[in-house]
Amino acid sequence: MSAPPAVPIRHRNLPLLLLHAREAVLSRFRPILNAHGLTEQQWRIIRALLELGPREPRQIVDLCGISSPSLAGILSRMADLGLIAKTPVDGDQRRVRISLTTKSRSLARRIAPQIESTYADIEAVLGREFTDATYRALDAMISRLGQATNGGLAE
Amino acid sequence: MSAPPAVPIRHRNLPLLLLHAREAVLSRFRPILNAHGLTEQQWRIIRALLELGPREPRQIVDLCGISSPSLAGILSRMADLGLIAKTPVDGDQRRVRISLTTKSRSLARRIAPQIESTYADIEAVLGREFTDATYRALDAMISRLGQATNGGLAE
DNA sequence: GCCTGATTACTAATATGTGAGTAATATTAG
DNA sequence: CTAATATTACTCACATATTAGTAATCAGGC
Repeated sequence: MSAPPAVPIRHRNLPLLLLHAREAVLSRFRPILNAHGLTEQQWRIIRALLELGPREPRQIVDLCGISSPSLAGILSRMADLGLIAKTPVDGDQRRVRISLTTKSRSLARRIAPQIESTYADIEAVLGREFTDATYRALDAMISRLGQATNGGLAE
Repeated sequence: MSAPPAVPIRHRNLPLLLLHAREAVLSRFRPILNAHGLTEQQWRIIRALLELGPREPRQIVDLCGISSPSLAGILSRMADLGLIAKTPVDGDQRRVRISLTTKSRSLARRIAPQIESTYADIEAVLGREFTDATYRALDAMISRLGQATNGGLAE
């Protein structure tokens, strides 16, 4: 009677690989954000609103990959810090519009150059072609895989 | 006097792209783990110990991309659930060895086929070549970027 | 207008992430 | 051998993630 069979898993751990890759990138940005007192999530939201203008929470959820329950707390803290403003949407009392403030815009003006400079560093290390190819590969991966929210069952 | 200048950030948000890609993949595995009562992190640890055998916490930190403070709680809960065992390392009273239990091994035997099957689905959607190329690109990214733990300053 | 179902943002409970710091032990310089 | 330093796992405080569930509002059929 030998020991019970091992449990071989042939495929490498893809989510873990993506986690490590993300951490390798983020470790270069984190010091910048910390120096300005922002969390990753706060900066993600500020960046999205900078690029796209005011948005509603459910849109920020999709844009920034933050779940609705997390977002509630994050937006609440950002409002306390004066980083965002909440405006009711007229015609629908459930909805809220989130917009940047003078404070967060001027903060972003100070941070942006350092972010850009870090992207330049990353491109220098990885090479322009590799970087572009990686963006394309990730885009393709996201669009082809979609979100299997319920294991493929119809609702 | 026009409005203050916008804050353009030329580069796309790479950490966000990696987050979305990871979520696209994980959304296919999450239902499996949930059905067996495991969290992502618990499964990451079980997988690592399955492949590599018993390891010490600081090694698990590196292998699984889990911070030391998080790992303390995760291992504590896994021990309560009977998923791992902690053994003192003789010769060094600070260190501990983490190993799988009969329970976690048999759990893994039931989960592994579903994980493998999901990887097959993913490869079917993305194509084998694309999948392999993506693994290579992520590996290259991780090794070339390294971990910029302190912004490049010497210690 | 009223009822039903969908939508939106939210709360609660628990697990994990992040940054700072610590006690115990081990290692090394002198 | 001793003092300074390094290492290891850990704790604490707080922010965020995950899952489930909810109150308020809105849209449509009747």
